Amino acid sequence: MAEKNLDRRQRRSRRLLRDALFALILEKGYDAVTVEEITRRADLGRATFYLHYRDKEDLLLQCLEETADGLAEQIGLLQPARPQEEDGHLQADFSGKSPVLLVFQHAAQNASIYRVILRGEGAYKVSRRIREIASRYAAEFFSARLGYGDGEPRSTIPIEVVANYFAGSLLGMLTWWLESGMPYSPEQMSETFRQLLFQGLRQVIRPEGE
Amino acid sequence: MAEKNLDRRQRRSRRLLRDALFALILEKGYDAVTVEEITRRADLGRATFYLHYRDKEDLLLQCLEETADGLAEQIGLLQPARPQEEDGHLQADFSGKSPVLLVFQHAAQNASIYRVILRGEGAYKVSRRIREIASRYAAEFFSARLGYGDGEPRSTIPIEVVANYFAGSLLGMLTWWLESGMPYSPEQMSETFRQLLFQGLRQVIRPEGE
DNA sequence: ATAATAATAAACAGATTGTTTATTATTATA
DNA sequence: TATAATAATAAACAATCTGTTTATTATTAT
Repeated sequence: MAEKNLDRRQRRSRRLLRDALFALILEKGYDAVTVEEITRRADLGRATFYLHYRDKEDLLLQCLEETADGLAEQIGLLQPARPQEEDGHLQADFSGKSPVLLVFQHAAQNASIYRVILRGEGAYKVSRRIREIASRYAAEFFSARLGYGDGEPRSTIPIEVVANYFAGSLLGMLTWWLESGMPYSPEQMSETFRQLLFQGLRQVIRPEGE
Repeated sequence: MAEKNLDRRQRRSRRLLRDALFALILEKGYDAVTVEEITRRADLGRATFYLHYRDKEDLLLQCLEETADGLAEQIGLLQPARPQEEDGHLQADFSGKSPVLLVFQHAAQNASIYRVILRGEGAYKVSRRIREIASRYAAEFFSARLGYGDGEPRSTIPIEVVANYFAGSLLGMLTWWLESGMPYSPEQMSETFRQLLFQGLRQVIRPEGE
């Protein structure tokens, strides 16, 4: 947002800086990357960096926010393709795809930034922020769909707990998947995750037949 | 381990450095802490720090390893109180307590280091290491108890996926719990986590009666 | 008592940061 | 196309932090 109002030179500089940072983090790890290196790789003056970002962390955080917005848009939480709900609930447009599947697909499409962020190689503020984002979305989602919304709640488990359980398990599986070189398709990952989440370990591991 | 063989001066120095680091991280965040500050707070010469640790991260990583060993011992994975199994399985001694409960209790007892580590305020290597430790234990645990061990596996889901699902959700709930000021007892957290993990969201949120 | 060794202060070169200054190059727009 | 606005730039800077080394003092184990 407000990205388009920038001078062409500014857009160019930001893009170059972002690309340089990602490449360098994947090459040598977040901590080892210096501002000097970023600008050298981007072929920009070092002073230019400070015209746009406060520091390395600031740059990475802004990339994270953009990525999170992009994902939210995909899922339909921000700009639903169809007109909104009428029953007061947050009613996302899933176009037949499960939101979890969309997450894995988005991760596959943006694997490089997902790797950088989920690895935890970003600064600690980045890791913290991504957990915040994930559990906030989860809380919105569950509150609208799993009986937390209106009448008497159908569970005694606080929604925050459920949201953090969800966010942790999803991020855990995403991280493993990306670090292992994405050995399964997004569809497979999504289906497995949904089984574990909704049916629980007992049903999934030991089918009732046994 | 091998901690007792140290000169008394060395033990004292390490303890002071560790305490100073924790206090400073909780006060101003990992990144802002310098070696100079740590030694000033510990009332030691700066050179002494480098006699014991390579850098700030090294110190924190060693604390993490000690804490993880302590937890593993509690759970009985490392030094089971009772003689080992006879059926070939890794047979931990649970003394009637669920391992998950022991985790939450250990976290409550060592809240300060757990906060520092789980917050992700530690260096990225720390975050990564703790996920590795958690999923390795989970994999061992599940492989011995949930039908992954000997005969034909009872599930098509790879154990690595289950382990990372487990580690992510447990760390997610732990992190939230600590950051929220531990609003529930370890027993409550443990019970809730086990319900979500084994019975799944569907059973837990919508009891079959409805 | 004494030999071993841990802690120490001081000094060091090197890296990095974030800012400022004066100048050049590019852009948007009339 | 002319021009006013402004982005990019190189250079220099003080400040901070790092990791190492040196020679000396203090504490420990035995």
